[in-house]
Amino acid sequence: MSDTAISQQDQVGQPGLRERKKRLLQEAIEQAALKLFLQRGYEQTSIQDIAETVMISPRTFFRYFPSKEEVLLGPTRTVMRAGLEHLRTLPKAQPEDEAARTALRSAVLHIAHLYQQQRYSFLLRYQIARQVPSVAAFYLYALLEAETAFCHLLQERVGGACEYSQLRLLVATHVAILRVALEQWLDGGAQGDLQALLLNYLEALH
Amino acid sequence: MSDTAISQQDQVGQPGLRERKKRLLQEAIEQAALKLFLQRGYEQTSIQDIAETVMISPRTFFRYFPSKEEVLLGPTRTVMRAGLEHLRTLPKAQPEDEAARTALRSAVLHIAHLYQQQRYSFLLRYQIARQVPSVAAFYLYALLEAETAFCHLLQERVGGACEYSQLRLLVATHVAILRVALEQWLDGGAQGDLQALLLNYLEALH
DNA sequence: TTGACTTTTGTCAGTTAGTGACATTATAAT
DNA sequence: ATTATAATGTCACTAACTGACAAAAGTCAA
Repeated sequence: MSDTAISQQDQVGQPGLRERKKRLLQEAIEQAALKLFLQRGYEQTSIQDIAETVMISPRTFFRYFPSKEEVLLGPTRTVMRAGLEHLRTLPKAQPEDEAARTALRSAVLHIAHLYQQQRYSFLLRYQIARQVPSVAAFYLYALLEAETAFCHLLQERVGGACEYSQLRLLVATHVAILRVALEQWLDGGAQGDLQALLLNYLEALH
Repeated sequence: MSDTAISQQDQVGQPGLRERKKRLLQEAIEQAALKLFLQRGYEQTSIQDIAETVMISPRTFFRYFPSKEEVLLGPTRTVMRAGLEHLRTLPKAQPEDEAARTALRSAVLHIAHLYQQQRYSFLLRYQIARQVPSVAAFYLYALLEAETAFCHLLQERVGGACEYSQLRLLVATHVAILRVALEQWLDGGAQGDLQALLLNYLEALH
């Protein structure tokens, strides 16, 4: 029962064996998958292959990841969600007019920052995923979801001060710029300063 | 043999029975699919359902359409290719600096024009496809392919006068704006003037 | 530690998209 | 009519998922 008393593990802050094993298995699945993707290629690796490597049933794989794409792009979605959260917890003390633009800029820069923090993970995933249509499509859809969420959030933020279509336009271009910056950065081996690159691109738009 | 002599049908300009039947069947498959999609929803309609309606084997369906998504989004891809072709056959008499921007603007406006010409077809497809993740992802991937093709084409066009990254940025933002304009237009029932809307959005970018 | 409770897992059966191979049928050309 | 060519159906197969249910493992209180 979770509503009668707090369990021992929760009191001490330890996650308990069950939780620990779950995290461990998730990690193991992800690592095994990435390894196989690198070795044989993404499309040449089946869920079956991954499951056998980690010695679980294919059914269990799907209890940890809703799809094969999610193994590769989970972190990307996480970073996008973090960008949204960053926007949500941003103080709204800006001048009316530029409020949305400034907030958006801050959010995409934060996303860039998170990418840089995990540059090797993202570089690896990018190198596996590039040229795989289903993964690219999944990725773009994740960006679209983020775009929509950004719009809704900003709309609450600025109230009715801005039309939705104008907001959407602003968000879409920002996400497009973020995507291009990411692409260039990753194509260059994730070596340079992504935030600087992104800022440069944002400026080029005026 | 196609290299010995031109066939009778080709001489007269008539496509021949085989070609006519093929076009007819493709049309029939597409119409049946759209009808079923509307009735039961996209995801509730299987290839099997479509095939039975047109009285063909599921295998034959795949000889006409490479995927279920393609039935819905084939026209979209066609329009994108037409936009590319428009760009390819555009006179390159513009001033160096603004050449790429002007050409791109012309291309996306041409795409908008084609959308308007088939507004009911696209509206129907949009209403079926909206909220279906796999279709949305497929659509975004088609836009990405177009984006890449635009970049390569423009790069040839302007020579080395522009860095690829700057070109990509330009194209990506234009495609994003086109996408938003399309979305707004379709959400409004494809009633207004898409080209005017798109021009307005392009101006808003400066 | 036992015993009840909950979560995780494997197994099984099923659906659906998509593909290759090959024989059969329909169209085309001579 | 005959031969070449292209379209179709059938069959067999892979691979990504999903629901249902029973077995196994983890949790917690007595």
